Amino acid sequence: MKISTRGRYALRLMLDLAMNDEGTPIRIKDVAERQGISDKYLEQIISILNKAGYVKSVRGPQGGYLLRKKPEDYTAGMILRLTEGSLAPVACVEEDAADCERQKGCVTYLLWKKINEAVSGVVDTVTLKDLVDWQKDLGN
Amino acid sequence: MKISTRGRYALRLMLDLAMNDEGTPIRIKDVAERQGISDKYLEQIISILNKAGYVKSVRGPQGGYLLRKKPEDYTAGMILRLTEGSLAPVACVEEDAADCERQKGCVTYLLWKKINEAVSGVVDTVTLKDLVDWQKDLGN
DNA sequence: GCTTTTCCTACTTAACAGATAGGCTATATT
DNA sequence: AATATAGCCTATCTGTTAAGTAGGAAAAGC
Repeated sequence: MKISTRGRYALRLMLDLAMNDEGTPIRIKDVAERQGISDKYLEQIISILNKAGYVKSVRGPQGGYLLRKKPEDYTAGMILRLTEGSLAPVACVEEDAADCERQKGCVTYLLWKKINEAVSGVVDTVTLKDLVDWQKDLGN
Repeated sequence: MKISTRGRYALRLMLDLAMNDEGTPIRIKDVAERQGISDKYLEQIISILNKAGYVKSVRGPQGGYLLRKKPEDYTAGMILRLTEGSLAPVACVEEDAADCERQKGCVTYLLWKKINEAVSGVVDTVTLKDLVDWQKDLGN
């Protein structure tokens, strides 16, 4: 029931891009340094975000990454689901729900569904902008 | 972000004991058969529940297991946390919270906390009795 | 004393997390 | 045109965990 470093780092990465946005591309190396994360590992993670069009990349000197959209346009759920895969607690409540023969008459399914909805209720309402605002409130 | 078979089977196991309770011990082999789970694996799982005092064991012929308390006295959270360990999405929101140097000024922490509370809000309110009732409602 | 059932421990297999490593490609600057 | 800088891509490694399998010891009812 854990969120892996992939998802957590992706979130901090996006937050870092949002916090440090000055219109010019931000180097992954700088993000890695600020966040205390291996830059090579971050490269792999941002590649996922890049392919999904969440960030824009600029190659060469003075290159780096920029958010494609405004912070309020990204929810934590978007970022986590992209990097983590589904956030569902069990396979049978996922979207592509491969049908389980026990499903009919399975009450634990109802519980998993409640958990899934509770988690979604949080991550789908918290945006990157909220995180930025919280960060600023912390006097940073 | 998944709940493993240990936790899921434990829940089905407890539910099976609750549903089939007639005052006499229930053999693990019968539960395994009804639930379609390896009995050897279930043995290991019920051993956890037994050591925690959630079930009472009776050895020898006519032996088996019984719930120690009434179904309404067990929450899904108790059973899942016992078998899964913490349900927290990240280590830093767990009870024993080994302090993270980044914690002060960490906004993702606030998100993890919200997720944690949302999950707890579900599993700590749903009891084994609820599951039994739901099961009966399903006409089974 | 035999059978049934729980109890206990060790082992196996596969998958995944969490990186590390190294070279290739694009491009801004000189 | 050359060079340095940054992203891009793929392979590899290591340790841990999930999910079971296996086999026998110990208790207790008949």
